[in-house]
Amino acid sequence: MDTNIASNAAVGRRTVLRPPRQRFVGADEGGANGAARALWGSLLGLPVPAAALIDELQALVTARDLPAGSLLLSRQRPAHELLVLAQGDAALGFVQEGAPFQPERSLQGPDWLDPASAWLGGTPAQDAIALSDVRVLALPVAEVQALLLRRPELAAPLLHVLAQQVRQLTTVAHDLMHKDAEARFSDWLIQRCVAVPDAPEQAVVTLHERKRDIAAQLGITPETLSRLLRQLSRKGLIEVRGYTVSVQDLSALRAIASA
Amino acid sequence: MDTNIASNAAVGRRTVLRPPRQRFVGADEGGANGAARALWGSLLGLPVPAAALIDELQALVTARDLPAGSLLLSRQRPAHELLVLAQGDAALGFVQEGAPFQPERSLQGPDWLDPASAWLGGTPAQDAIALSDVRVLALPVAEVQALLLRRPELAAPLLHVLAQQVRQLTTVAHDLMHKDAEARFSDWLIQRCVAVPDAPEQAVVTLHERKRDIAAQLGITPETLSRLLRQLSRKGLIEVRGYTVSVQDLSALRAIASA
DNA sequence: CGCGTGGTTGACACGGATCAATCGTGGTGG
DNA sequence: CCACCACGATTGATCCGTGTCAACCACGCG
Repeated sequence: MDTNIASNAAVGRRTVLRPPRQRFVGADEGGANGAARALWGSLLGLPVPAAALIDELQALVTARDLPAGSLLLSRQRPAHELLVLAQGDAALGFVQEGAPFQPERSLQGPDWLDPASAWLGGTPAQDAIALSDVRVLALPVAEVQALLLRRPELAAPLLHVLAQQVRQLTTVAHDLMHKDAEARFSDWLIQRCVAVPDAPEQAVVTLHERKRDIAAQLGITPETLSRLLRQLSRKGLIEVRGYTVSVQDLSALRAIASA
Repeated sequence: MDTNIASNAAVGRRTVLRPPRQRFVGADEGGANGAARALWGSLLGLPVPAAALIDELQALVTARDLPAGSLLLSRQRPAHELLVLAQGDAALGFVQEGAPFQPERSLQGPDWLDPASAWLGGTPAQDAIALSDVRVLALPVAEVQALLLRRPELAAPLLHVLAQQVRQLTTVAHDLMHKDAEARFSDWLIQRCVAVPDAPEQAVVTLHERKRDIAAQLGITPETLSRLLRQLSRKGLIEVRGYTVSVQDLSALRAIASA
């Protein structure tokens, strides 16, 4: 075989690879309230809410630390609370009888975990499981609604969060209808590019998840993803070394993505 | 040829067909305030808002009557207002240079027209055109936000509307990834079934749009839709007469839809 | 050392897209 | 009133992108 894409093989000894398995979560909350403020700032977006408001939100929060693999959200169980993924990685998808777990979208770091379902009163449309050890914050909807009456300035950021979701899902649906797998994957790569200094056409992407989970997000099979990786690297657009993809020709990638 | 699916042919004389072209909008607003109340009730969902609140909303509204074909929403133009489609049909999609218009989702009757974009401050992610003559209500976001501060009880229904959008788009994306065209179309049919009295397994669906627009919503080509129609009617699940589809075996259709 | 897991590769099948031809309808102008 | 034309729908032939199935490799763990 020649230059094998298979990360595993290519690197040979001393694997520098990101392991496909769960990472560990270290404790870092010394108790700083500044951390909480930063968290909510990033969750609620632009109009950084007033400190007092954040404190009121914090008062409603129940924090839970859960091990990797935990079921965070279930279609069986009504969603009485807004959930925030404070730390760690999680995936939205479906747990089924026979199959292992069918991921459909994955989340990392501080982000909302299904900010929509709770407002609808019923059960969530998807299940969610923790990919790593996670810290989850729960806000009872009823209490948030009460808070909303006292602090109407909370409404705008919440609406903003949902609007972003809508926007995101709209483009996901659009792409699924009109773009082929290569274009969707190129798009996906571009989204998580980290720029390389002094090389505008290059960038690096580190895959944080198993490739099969990435494939699931893109709506393709792991086999197809593997072929895409090989295909793009044959064209010289990327170089693959295990769980690290270095983009060589960003603008060509962009051209494919918008095809 | 035998029993031709082609509505056009099948009916022969005296076409009872729904024309694929635009309908007309009759004036019916005598000025009754009850109408406005009903409109907002259906737009804002369950927690029927207080009358006073509706009046305040109404005060912000600018109503516009526009002819079929109007561009209601453009990616070029920033969304400063929340738009409501009070009457008529419209489609969300994309206007492009060469192509005519690429519909992606269609709306009827009283419904929100892109309730998300306005909250994001930028430009909408899609264009929208009027399929029939329409009446559009515009609410300046800035003013709604101000109203939101005075009347915090408005927040819950607005959040509810967006959450529903999220829910809907989530299942659209899911279906595009995991269901084939036949299942998606069966699903679509079931969604708009009108029950037939004394026949639990039957129902009627009237197509209000051109078949090619239905195909676009489903993410398939008109050719494929045509084949699906024929295919399902050969199986005896439906009967097609022009723009009227009568469902013969609802539960079988459901089985296909959830495949 | 053997086994389980995740990834890669090849052969093959199939669902839909694409291309092209035909038909029915409704509108238009002579 | 009829010939003509544009448009939408339908149908058939063919092509291409992906899924499926199966074999194999590489690594990590007990």
